[in-house]
Amino acid sequence: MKLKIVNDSRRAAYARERMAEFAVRCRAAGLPVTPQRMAIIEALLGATDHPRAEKICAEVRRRHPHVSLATVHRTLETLCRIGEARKVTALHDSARYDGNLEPHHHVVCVRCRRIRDVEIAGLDATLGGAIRAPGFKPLGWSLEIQAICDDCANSGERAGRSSETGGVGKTPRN
Amino acid sequence: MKLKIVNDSRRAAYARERMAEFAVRCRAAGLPVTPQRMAIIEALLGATDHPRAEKICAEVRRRHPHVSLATVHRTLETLCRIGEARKVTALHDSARYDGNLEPHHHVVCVRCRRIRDVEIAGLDATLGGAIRAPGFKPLGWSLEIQAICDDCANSGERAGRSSETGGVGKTPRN
DNA sequence: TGTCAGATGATAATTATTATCATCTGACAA
DNA sequence: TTGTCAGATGATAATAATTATCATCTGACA
Repeated sequence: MKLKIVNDSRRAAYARERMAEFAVRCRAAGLPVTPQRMAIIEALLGATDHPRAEKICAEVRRRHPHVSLATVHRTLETLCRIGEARKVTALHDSARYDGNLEPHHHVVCVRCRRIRDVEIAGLDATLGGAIRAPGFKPLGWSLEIQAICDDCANSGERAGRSSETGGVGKTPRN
Repeated sequence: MKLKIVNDSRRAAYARERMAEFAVRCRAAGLPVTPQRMAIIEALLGATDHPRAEKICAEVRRRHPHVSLATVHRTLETLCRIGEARKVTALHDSARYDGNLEPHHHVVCVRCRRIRDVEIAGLDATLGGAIRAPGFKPLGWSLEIQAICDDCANSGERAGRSSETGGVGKTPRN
């Protein structure tokens, strides 16, 4: 198992390719193609630093000074919903704490946001031997498995959203 | 590689064991042992659902109705700092977006919170074959590698905190 | 060109978390 | 047991990120 930092030049080609057909995919998803939307996806694809909404908004405003931060938030969530972007951060919008200090990982239900501990025998040993990230000194790692729990699979009749792993939607307050 | 949901009865024994020496470890870390602190760690160890501060506060208030939510927030962060708890959620307190839809994972610097994409050849194939989580239908997974980047390792002279992987501290606004 | 679902901008509201500050209390020494 | 004090606590204000509201605007398609 070999670890490799994704390089920037390949990323630029990828961004160009994604932009080329973006408008088509928007219309296919039933979404109007607006200048704001184009500017936001362009800013996102042009960044390799996993920016937050405010950063993207600042970038977009260099050409479209009138764009609202609320629009950027809404549009980024929309992009996640149609599978044109991903949220790097977790499925929860408030901090969750764990008293279990033994090595373990997490399964998260993308619908009810429930979290369960899991152990994956062999994984930590495998990763421990494999992770050599140039430019970084690794300290640890954590694996999050996105899933649908049985309760939600059974009770959840409401039509599944196109990209539930995108991390769209609010955390239930439990 | 075998995946196993961590079961609750073993967890109860683990909690008892952790409670037994908690006060001693607090004093060893130079922290006074207060009833609030005891109640908060007890509530955390008694929960298997990775609760957020408000949930723990509600639990604690059943016995100590006067406890402030601010204290719970502060204490949970303290527990992470001395290595008695972990934050399940990511190192960032605002949503980060990624335009890269190709399968990849992330290295995060625990000091400057920079995120880089990494590819780990073989990992996804390995996991894809291994993940069978009873009670869940897996949809995907993501690996976050906590690390220190070279920039921070060199420039960062300030004494390292005892548990930097605990996710304590604020996200720089960049 | 007209229609309209959906998008946008401005702004208020909400939510989680942290800061402030006066007061209190474990821990330790006398 | 008591005195001292660093650090903890509770109450509350402040901050920050995100979402809701709503009047207006505009792509898309007929």
